[in-house]
Amino acid sequence: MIEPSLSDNSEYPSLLIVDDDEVFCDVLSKALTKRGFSITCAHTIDDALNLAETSTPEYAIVDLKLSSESGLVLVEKLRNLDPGTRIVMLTGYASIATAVEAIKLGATHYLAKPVDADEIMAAFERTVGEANIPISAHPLSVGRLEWEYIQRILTENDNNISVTARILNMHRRTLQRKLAKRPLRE
Amino acid sequence: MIEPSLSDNSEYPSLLIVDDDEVFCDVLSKALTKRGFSITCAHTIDDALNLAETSTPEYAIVDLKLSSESGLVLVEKLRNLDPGTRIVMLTGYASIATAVEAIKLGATHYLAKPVDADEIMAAFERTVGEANIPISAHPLSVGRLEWEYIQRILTENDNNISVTARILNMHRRTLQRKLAKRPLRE
DNA sequence: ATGGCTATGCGACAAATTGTCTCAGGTATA
DNA sequence: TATACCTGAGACAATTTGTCGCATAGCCAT
Repeated sequence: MIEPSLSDNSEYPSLLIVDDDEVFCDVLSKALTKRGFSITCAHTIDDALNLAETSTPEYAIVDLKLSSESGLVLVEKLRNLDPGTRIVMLTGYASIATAVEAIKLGATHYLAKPVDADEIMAAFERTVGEANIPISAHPLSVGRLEWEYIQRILTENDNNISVTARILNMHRRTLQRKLAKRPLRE
Repeated sequence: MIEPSLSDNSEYPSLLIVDDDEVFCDVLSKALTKRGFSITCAHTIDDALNLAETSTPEYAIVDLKLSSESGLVLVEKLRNLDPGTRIVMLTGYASIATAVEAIKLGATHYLAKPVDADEIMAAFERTVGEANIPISAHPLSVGRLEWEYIQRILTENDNNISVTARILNMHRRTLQRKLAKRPLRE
């Protein structure tokens, strides 16, 4: 695909991804490059700020849980640098409390992982109110979402089924059965 | 911390409670009167708007699920009447999606029922930035994740249950039933 | 106003999925 | 070895879903 992006004067809108998970950054980076953004990645708040101070991005995707610090402070700072920056907060540890805070701090939207690139794109477009014109991509089915989520928590816990079941608040037997069944696609 | 009233000639700040549960209104009304507010109650959006147009309240507590309509539209309208109105959105069916929407529409805070009067008071006084939000240690349970996801797709589709069910590839009857249940607190 | 189309709430019953309990190993550690 | 985990799996009850059906309501074009 196209790969020009001379950082600054690129003809593509600049998008900063901030997440301490490098694999995640890479995957997302590729997906969004394909969609016409000029991507930069940062894995820490400090890096992100340095980058943003040099050239403020038009869009940003910020993970809530950046190692020890909270991505919330980054949202605030990015907004201070340029109130026009559109920021989507992303997190694997979603909660209403942090969602409220993120929006108050100026985030454009707040999404719980797992998400795909299309959902993030949609989030950037969203405005309040009617908001929902596009919705082109088909979101994951609930079954699929559950599968992805389970897989994530499972790997985060060394594939320990018992622990995962407890964390997910589901019966171990049920988790066993779910894992035994699908790799379903929809 | 509560500022003296400016609008009416009442010496107490005016607070409008909008909830279709009359018992809940009464209880809350008493509790807040005791704390120095001048309370008015409404059980429908129309009533609330009529009251608010006559004399805009300084504070408002709005339930998300008002019979058929969404309390979100009321938040927007109250804000249009007076951007200074401090509004707390309250709901027994809390979700990240509606929380995000509420805050974007100008709500001061968003709380899940059950709440007590003190929490509401605190919510009114809360400002951005401070509140030590714990960045929840645990991921959401699968059940909760599903609820959040459903709520998201639902709001993205204008609360159309049939459409959402189709998108999510689940039976409409099942979606109805899931929505009827309250989200689990986990 | 009448028909066509869609959304919605809800009852009923069968089909499928979960919750629970239970066993019988496996592995690591004090 | 005893203890404390993890795991897979059978059996059966308890719940949840899938399916139908039906009545009601709003919208729109004829």
